This record gives sequence, C-alpha cells and structure tokens, in this order.
Amino acid sequence: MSKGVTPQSENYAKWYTDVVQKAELADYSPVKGCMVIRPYGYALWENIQAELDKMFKETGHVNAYFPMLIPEGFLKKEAEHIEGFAPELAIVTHAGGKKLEEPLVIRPTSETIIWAMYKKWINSYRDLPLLINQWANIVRWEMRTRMFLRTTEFLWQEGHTAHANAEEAMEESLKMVHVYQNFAEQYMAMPVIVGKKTENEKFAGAIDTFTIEAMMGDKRALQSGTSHYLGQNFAKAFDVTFQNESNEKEYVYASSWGVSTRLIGALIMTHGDDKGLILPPRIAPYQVVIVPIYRDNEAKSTVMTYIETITNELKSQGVRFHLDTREALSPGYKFNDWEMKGVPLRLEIGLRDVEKGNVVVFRRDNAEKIIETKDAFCASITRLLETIQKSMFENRKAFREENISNISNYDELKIATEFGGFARAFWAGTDEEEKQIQKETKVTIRCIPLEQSGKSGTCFYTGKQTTKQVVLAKAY
RNA sequence: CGGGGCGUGGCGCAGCCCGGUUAGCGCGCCUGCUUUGGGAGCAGGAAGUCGGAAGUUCAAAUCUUCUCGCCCCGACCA
Repeated sequence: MSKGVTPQSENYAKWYTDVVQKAELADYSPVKGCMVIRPYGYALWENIQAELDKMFKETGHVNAYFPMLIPEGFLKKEAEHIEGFAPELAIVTHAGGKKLEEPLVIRPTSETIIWAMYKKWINSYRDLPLLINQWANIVRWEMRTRMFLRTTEFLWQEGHTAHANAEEAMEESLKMVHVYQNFAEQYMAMPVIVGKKTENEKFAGAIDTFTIEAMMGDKRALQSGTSHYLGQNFAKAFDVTFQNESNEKEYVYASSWGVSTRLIGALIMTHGDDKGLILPPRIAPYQVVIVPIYRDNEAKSTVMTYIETITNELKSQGVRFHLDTREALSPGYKFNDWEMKGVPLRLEIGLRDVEKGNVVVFRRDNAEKIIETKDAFCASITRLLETIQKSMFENRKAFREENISNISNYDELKIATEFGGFARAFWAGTDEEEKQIQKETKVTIRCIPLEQSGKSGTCFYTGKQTTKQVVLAKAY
C-alpha cells in the first residue's frame, strides 16, 4: 500500500475513495455498486446509530422491524411513489426453485409494507399517533454508485408515523428534520441548512420534503437527511382510516424520515484533509489513541506502567481510547496511520515523558502538538474533546459562510457555483425553469430555507418580485 | 445507457507496439538479528495456470475475435 492519499486539490473524487479505503472504512465487494463496511467504518455507524436512536426515543418513537421483501403490487398502489422508484427496483422473480406467482421487490424504502400493516393496527384516534422507526438495509439499483454516498445496498433508519390530523403530521415532520439538524451540527460538527425541497426535488409520494443540506470540502452540496410530510397519500393508497372523536371515518395523516450511511460520506467530505479523516470527538470510534515509544523491554515496561495510570483515568472518565501496542511498527508509521483514521487526539509517550510526568498531545483537527503534565491532561481531557468538537463545527461553519454568495442574476449564479459554492437568491420561477437551470448549469435548488428574511426581492431568473429565497448549488 | 480507463503474486505497476527458454519491479507478507520521539535497516524466504473463452502459430501475458468484470466522468438518485 502506497503512502498517503491523492491530494484534494489534484482530484477530489480520488481523494475521497482513497480515504475510504486507507482509513479502512469500507472496501469494494464482488458485486457492482455494493461495499463492505469494515470494522472501523461500522464502529462509526454504530456511534451514529446510538446517538440518533437515543434522540428518536427521547422524542417518543419506538423501534420495530418490517420485512425486506415486499409484494410488487404494494409499490404500485401509490402512483407517484412507483413512478419514482420503478427504475431502481431489484425484484425477486424466482425462489425455492420456482417462479413466484407475484414477484417480490427488495425494499427501496418501506412506506408500502408499513402502511399495509398500519391498516391492520389503526382503527381509532386512540391508536394515534403511531410513532415507529426501523433500522434496516435497503436496495436501490442506482446507475452510478460511490462508496457511502450512493451504494446499491445501504443501511439507514426510516421513521414512519401516523397521525390524526394534518397539523400534527406536519409538526412531526418538521420536528424530525430538526432532530437531524441537531445531530449533524452537535455530533458530526457539520453545519446544515434546513429547508423545504422544491416540487422537482421532493420525495416520490410526499406532499412536502424537508432536508438538511451540508457543504462538502469541495463546496458542493450533500443532502444529508430528509423528512417528508406525506399527508393522506399513503393512507389513501392503503386504505388506512380511523374513527375520530366525532365518530367520523377519516384517512390517517403521515410522515416519514430517514438518514443513511451516506452520513459517513458526509463526515469524510466535511472534515477530511490530505492526511485523511478528521473525526469529531462525539462520534469518533476512538477519541484518543496512545502510541507508546520505547527501545527495549525495560523501557517498554516503564512506559506501559505509566500509560496504565493514564488509561485508568480515561476509563473512569468514559473516554474512548485505543492503545496501539503493535510491535515492529515505528512511531512515525503509527502517527500517520492514526491521522489517516482521523482520531481526534494522539498521545505520544516515551521514557522522557515518564521521567517528567508529561504527555505529548497531538490534535488532529489543527495539528497542534503540546506537551503538558499527565495530571493536567487528565484533568482537562473531557473539556479538550468538547473544545475540538466545537472548534470543528465553527471551522466548517466559517468555511460555508465564506462560500455562500448572494446573487441577483443568472450570470452571477453561474460564477458563484461553477467550481462549487452555494448561492442564495430570490426565486419565483416554475418547475420547468428550475429544470432548465439544472440542464444548463448542473445547479439545483437545494432547498427553500425554513428561515426566510421576510424581505421582498427580484427573482434572479425571471425578474419577478417575490419573498421566497432559495439556496442553489451543484450537488452530489 | 453514453464517454473514458483498467484487469499480470495480497496491493500498486512494468512487460504487450515488434510473439521465443526460469514473467520482472516496488510495497506488503513470513523467519532471524539490529531498530523504535514523523511512514526503520540488513540477510534469507513464500507467493502469479498474466480476468475468461475461442482462434492464429512450432511457440501467446504479447496478435485476432468474442465475452465477463471493475473503476472514473455524465444523465437518475439518500
């Protein structure tokens, strides 16, 4: 394996795949478009899962599991839904050595199977709201795949909720996009813009789609999570009704929301540099890695004994650490290796530190190396990790602000987004005009931010007066 | 599906144009000794039916035809 990765400036896409493989997050599988998530990458996913799962439960949701195989007919019940997903379905036609009576679709998302079940479970307003989440794998046969960002099979969570009225379903949908925002910003240190998708970009079968949009290191946008207000679309398709308090039959209102292993791609491209990954402490598999340095067995035993006093302290403080005891690898090799893997803090500990009661601390996010006493380090480690977490977020937020331009005409849009970069503008165009812009420039309206200035201005494309502001960018 | 690239020990590549004896190189791996504060050194060693099939030829990694697969760029999408 060669040293290092392709520099971002040379080829960002190559840099990305290099990092994925050299940080041992994932590897290609024998099946096109599929990947193997390796232990280090999976540990990252487990941490993402754990935090999100906590948040879902705190907001009143419970987990369940629905099957992966769905009768083909189910997909066809919601017209827009099937139209949106038909091209990317994987369908099982044979099983048990026989051709199936009705083909089974491998879920591309679970609205249909879940609403088929909700029909059985929901009768009265007393059964509502129904707030279910599931952690699952899904398959979408995409034409072009990229590790984590778009793989044929991927892991995600999908929440599917049922409500007695539109307001409550809408409120749920908005609540969850804000849960995603909170997770992205507080845990992934990734600033996002929360907004609504345009008609062109919304989910197949939704009335409204809300999104969190993040800026990657190459200044392109990545849709990092979505939450949909589904109205009564799926209730009508699956005939899910309930009796309200006035004893009237009514269709159930719905929301669905999800984030996927794409978040790992987002993490890589939000923070990574030419030395590899940079992980935010709150979700890093290891928050601290310790590299012992010694020449002989006597020194080794002295160093290791000293390290044990530190690891005991880290354990008691609940800090996730890893002691790199690999023999025959030089410290320099280990430094580079853990930098590639993005561990927030590295301790270098040798005889000279033991003698002085010191530790050498290296910060991955800003490459600062400081020497301090062991006691000072142990006393401040938790605070230091939080400092890093915060500083990574502020850093990325500043980067994003530097790369958002306010634009007032079409030429300015092209200039602002040609080599990445977000544009903010007034918009009063039609769906067709939006598509035309995409065709000509590859720029799309990423979202209509929920936070609007309220001011009125001139649409950059049509020249009409409007109060609607949008964010545009080239996206993944 | 359109465009580009690539299939040769685990990984990265050379060799192919111009066919010819034991298919090389770097990294990694194994053994031993010496090393260890920014990708260690020396010595010895294991490992490849050259993506697959058919053909041309006395002879194919190399030439011809077909085929399979993967990666990158686009359209589609979380």
